[in-house]
Amino acid sequence: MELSLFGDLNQRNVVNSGGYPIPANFFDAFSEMARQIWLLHHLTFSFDLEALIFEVKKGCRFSKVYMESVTEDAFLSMENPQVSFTVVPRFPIANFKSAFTLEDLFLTQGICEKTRNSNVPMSKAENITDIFEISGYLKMLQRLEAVKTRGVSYSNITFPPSKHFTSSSNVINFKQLHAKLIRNGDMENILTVGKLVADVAISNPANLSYARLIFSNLKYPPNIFMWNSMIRGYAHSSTPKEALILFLEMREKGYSPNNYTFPFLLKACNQLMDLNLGLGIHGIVIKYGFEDCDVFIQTSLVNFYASCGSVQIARLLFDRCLQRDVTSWNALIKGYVRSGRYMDAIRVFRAMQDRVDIEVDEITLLGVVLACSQLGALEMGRWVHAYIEKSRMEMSMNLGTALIDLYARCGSIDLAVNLFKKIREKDVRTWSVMIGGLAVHGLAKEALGFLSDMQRDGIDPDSVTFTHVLRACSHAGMVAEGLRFFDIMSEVYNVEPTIEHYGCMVDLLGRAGCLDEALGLIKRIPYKPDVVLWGSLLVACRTHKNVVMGEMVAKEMLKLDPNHCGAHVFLSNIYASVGQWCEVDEVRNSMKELGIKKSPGSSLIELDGDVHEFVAGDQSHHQTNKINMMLDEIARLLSLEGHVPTVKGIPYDIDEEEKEQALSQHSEKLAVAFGLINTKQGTPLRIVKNLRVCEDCHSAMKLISKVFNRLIVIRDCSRFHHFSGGLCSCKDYW
DNA sequence: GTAGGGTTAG
Repeated sequence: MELSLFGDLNQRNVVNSGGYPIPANFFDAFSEMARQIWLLHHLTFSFDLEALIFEVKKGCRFSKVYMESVTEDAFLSMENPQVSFTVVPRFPIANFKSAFTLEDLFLTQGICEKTRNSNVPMSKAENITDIFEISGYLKMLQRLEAVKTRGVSYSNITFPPSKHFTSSSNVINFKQLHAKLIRNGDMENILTVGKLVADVAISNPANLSYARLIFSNLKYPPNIFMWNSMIRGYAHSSTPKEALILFLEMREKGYSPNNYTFPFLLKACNQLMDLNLGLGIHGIVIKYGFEDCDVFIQTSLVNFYASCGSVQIARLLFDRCLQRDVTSWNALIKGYVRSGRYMDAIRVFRAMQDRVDIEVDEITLLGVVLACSQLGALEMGRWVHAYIEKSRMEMSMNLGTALIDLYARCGSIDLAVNLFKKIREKDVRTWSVMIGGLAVHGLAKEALGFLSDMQRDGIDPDSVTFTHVLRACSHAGMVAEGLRFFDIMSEVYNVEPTIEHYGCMVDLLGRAGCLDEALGLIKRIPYKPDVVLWGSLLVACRTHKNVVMGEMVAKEMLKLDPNHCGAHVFLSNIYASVGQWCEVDEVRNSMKELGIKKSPGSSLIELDGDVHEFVAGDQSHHQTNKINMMLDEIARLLSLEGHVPTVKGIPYDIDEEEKEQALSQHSEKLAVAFGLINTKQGTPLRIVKNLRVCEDCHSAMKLISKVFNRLIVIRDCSRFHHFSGGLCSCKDYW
């Protein structure tokens, strides 16, 4: 696309490409708000030559400079040369070339030397805003107004209360204080008032409007401290967008942000999960030269990108940081965890330990524990536990809770219970994690026992606790108990059922075969049923082979999400299980047309501190030959035990032998074979699987546990199965 | 005078 030279502000593309192509859809990637911020800060600025050189000398780096196309001769013959150009700061977007300075540009155009020789005095410019002259300023104001009144559609997001609002100070107290200041004439003292605004703004989101009232009715202009305080208040409130609007107002009034402003702004972008907005803020950070010198801002950026799912950018920035402290490392570790890159999180942790200047702290370990629990890496988790004890670090309630969760998620419920008993201080989360752990292990009676203990300790169950309690009932087939808890949670404990609780109930009824009741419940709930909720019923339809209802449910799901892979696969599986191969073909063809691929089954197994991943049919592991031999051996021994592969769920109209072949390559079987080869006789095998265990693998695992005399623990996406001596802890109810 | 990283379900 041909871009105009100095475009009208109303046009989307205001820049000339100066030799480097700007992607035509560049501005499409921006949300409206980001665009406002971006435009406000990156428009065509008129610099005089002094200012230009000033910027260059300050080391300001730009990724692009777009100059008015005057010829060199014309430029040099001007009496008072004015260069109009647009700057785009260094910016981590793939299409952008790496940074270069104005000096580079001038050198390439052969005028740098000449301007240097002209001895232009470096005088007037005090700061960047002094020398910027934003053209089209009034138009910008109009556009800002439009954004403010139109609003951006964040209203449906709810935000948890922030940890920053620890004080529950009643607004009345602040009003009294305010009145006192007025009476004593202290409102003239900008420092005192600043403190008041800051305190009120951060005390409680509910007090923000009062803080704003003080802030807006001052007899003198607020200082940057007050602006920051207000922005901080909004950044941590349920309306973080206000922080950015306030920032725009601040800029309109001619204030420059300082180093304190940016962490608050990035916090707001983080809350809004708006990548484009943060990109805009990042641009401003660079413009003000903070990117390379402020560790707080750098960490805020790392954290922001990581939270918004751009962990690669976070890593890029992290690697480029001049200063890194424990918080920066923690932000990166958490970023990897949030993005599901657990092994990377652990790699970063290991690299961190090699650093003599960085000391691991509780938050680091929390991140690592989280990664381990997702990976099912029990040994690594135990190592963290030992590390805490060895380093005499205090086992805080948070860390204890995370570790209990880890043990439970890694299949070691005994270790979880032991640790739970040792921890003195417990809150509702500690209890909930314990109850949840017992629930997924199918230990419903024990879970309910802990629920009573918890109440005896004076702690009331919350919404999450009840999710676990209902799930415990569901896994154990305790329908009556589940229904009872569902009733009393709102009646007695004032916990209103959420869609998750309804999901548990659908699951509970569905598993128990009460499909009509489950469907009835879905029709009665006060929420719009979502894909997850229908999904629970769909699983039940498959288990109980109700083709008619299953078909209806899958179609409902596809109405909500036409690309829902699970619904397609279940539909195909349902047809396959009753031999309706034409319908199977139809579903598979429509999947092909829509470009949907079934996510492959994947199993993880930890060996000597390393996690090995196996994908169904995977032949890429370096021990593949040995694994295949072991699989043959398993098949031989199992057939001696009378095992006949259950091929019903296989969604292909292929011959029986091929079906058996497909089954034998399920990821958990590969992982078990690998485990059997590489561990000593009697060592338990712990496997984490991303999907549900299929019927054939389930019965095979029972027999493998018997024939090889091993405890096999498999965590699938819904619960644990402990296979031992030919039986499974789920009692075949899953 | 102000700042960055934090635990439970789905």
